[in-house]
Amino acid sequence: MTADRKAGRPSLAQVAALSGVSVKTASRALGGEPRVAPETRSRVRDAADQLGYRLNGVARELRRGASTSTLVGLLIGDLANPFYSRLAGGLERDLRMRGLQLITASTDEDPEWERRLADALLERRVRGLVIASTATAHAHFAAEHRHGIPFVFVDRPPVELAADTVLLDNHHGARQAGVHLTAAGHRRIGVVGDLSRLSTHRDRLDGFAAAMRVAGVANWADYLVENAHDVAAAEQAVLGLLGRTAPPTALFTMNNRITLGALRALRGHPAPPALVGFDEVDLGDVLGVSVVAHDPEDMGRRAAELLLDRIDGHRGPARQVVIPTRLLARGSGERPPTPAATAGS
Amino acid sequence: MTADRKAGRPSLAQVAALSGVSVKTASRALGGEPRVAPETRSRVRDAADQLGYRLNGVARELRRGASTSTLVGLLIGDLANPFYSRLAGGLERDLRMRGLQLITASTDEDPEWERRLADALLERRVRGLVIASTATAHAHFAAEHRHGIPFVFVDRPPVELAADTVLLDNHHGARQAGVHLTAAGHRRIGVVGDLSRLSTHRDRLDGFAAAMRVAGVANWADYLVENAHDVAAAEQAVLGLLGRTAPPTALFTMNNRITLGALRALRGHPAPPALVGFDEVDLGDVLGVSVVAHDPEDMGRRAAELLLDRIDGHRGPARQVVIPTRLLARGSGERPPTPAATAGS
DNA sequence: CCAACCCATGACAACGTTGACGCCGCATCG
DNA sequence: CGATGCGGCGTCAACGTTGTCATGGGTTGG
Repeated sequence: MTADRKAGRPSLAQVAALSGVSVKTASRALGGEPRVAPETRSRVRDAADQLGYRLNGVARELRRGASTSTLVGLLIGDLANPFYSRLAGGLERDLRMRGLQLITASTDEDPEWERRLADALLERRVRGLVIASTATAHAHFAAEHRHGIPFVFVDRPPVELAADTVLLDNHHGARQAGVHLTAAGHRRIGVVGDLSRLSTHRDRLDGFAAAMRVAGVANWADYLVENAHDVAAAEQAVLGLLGRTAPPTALFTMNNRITLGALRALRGHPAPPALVGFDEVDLGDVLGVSVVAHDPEDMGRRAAELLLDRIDGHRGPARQVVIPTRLLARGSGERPPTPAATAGS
Repeated sequence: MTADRKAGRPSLAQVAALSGVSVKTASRALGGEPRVAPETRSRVRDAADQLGYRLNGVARELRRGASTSTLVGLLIGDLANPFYSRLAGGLERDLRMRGLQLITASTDEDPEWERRLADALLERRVRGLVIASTATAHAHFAAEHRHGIPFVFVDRPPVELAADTVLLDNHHGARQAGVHLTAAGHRRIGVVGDLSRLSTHRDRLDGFAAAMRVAGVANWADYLVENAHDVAAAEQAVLGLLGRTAPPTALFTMNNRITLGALRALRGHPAPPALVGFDEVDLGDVLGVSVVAHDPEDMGRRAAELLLDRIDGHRGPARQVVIPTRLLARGSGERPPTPAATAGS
């Protein structure tokens, strides 16, 4: 009966026509502006309801200029990684208090897709962008950044761009892990890491290397496996290490997914090696997994702080926030070297 | 030196002026249209680079009409819940293959915030919307839906709206859990559930009740605790159940967060009750946790399928897909009732 | 040598909204 | 009683882009 099917979404002009007022009055009535007669306002509202009208935010945004957007973008490697989702949670809560809405997109650690996502969000004129970037250069964002769009880099620093940044203390955390294990007497420590191109990986490796240097463990890199990007790869890597003639007496798993893979590999092992992981893992306390912990929510909150500050007009130079780490000894990291460890399998 | 600071983002007109061509030619050159002299094209490109120009997607979208958007929205309760993030992962992969970009926002199970997020995305004219809705009515979306915007409801069905839906087989899964536990001899089963208003909760409860009816367990609801929405609340709920004079000999934890809370509560327990959880949990296999499992990624893929079909112009009536569940017996669910269970604490 | 054609480019309008401004009529005030 | 004010409403232009149509110069072919 109603002829509104298929006609596309109705415009303000149609609402105005139906309610017998000018387009501008309809805009005023629906926009909550003051100078409208109550009777007119309700007539316009009725017409809008009848047509199923919804404001065209695209047109509004164009007319008003970019500063009215309430959307903030977050680009991360993987939604399903609890580190990122907790970071997103902390960020979101603080943005919401300011009426800003967080939209998150996953790059799958693909630099090209990351660029396309960033483009899509920037073209849509988001109010700001928070990125855990997988790319190796960010000059691409220089123009936007100069034009005043707030950028905050989290977890991984920008390259060739001076922008606000929130990082973990990767070096220190990994050094703690190394010190902890060598102090317990371990000399053969299996180290399993993520994609070698990631700055977090390199920083953690540096920190661990520093601990090895201090402890006088020269050949530690013999037990290093890199590019274990998912749980299954990590499990295989650990199984490989354990199968060696002189297997490691301890493991340092350099992120949460790798720790999960290691725990899977160690299942039912009669004399499991000691284990320290970077990042918290679910049920880590229940399972007694020693980890280098930190606070992803706080990272999100600090990122929100930097971003909101820029949105409020702060113009100073790029700032950098470092989130501390602390080692939680829960049992797995305190196991001594197995006596028979020198024997091959 | 360059006077481009603070001037806002440059427009096509400025690029055109700098390169000495008309706005339309600049548009053609940057848009990759064919009829442009190579030399002109590179001149325009240089000017764009120099100014740090980026296409204004808002204006383009307005000019071209909504059908060009490549953004699909996903609204979920909580980013940090692995069920949702895996669903998002499955959805995203299939959308990406079609060049569509998924943006995810978290409603925090707040119906009002959900509405505002949906409004923001719909006003921005996303190409489609996938919702795990926490609201109790969706007539609000009726107009958009009639105007052809594709909606897919996941995990929870729409109310007062006929739209495509992907659901879990909650009833069957919960019934399986109940049958499994009663078959092992349990008669006092602690049941811990999420917010009682959620349809998933009600469906699971119905399924469990059906199993109890068949097994002849009349007073099962005496051991029911609802509205345990986070891990801490679930832990408390389980501790409360265990502290009763006649504690349950088994637990049915109705979602993944609740299962985590229960595992925490059961830590170090000398004779833990049997446990079956709904949803998979990380390390569930390592820990030997019996669960009613399903495939969240598949849920995402099916949602993508329905959505893409609509985007491709399918106009049929609303469809409903049900994702099966299966019980994974890993140990925790097969523990028999503890003999001394009738004794109080 | 002129017609027919194509290529590169430009002028113009339109997408849907809102800010700036103007106009009319009625109430208020000196 | 005329000036002033203001409430209610309309007209117009502009945001930045792209589709349509037009134009001028060069090439091709009969």
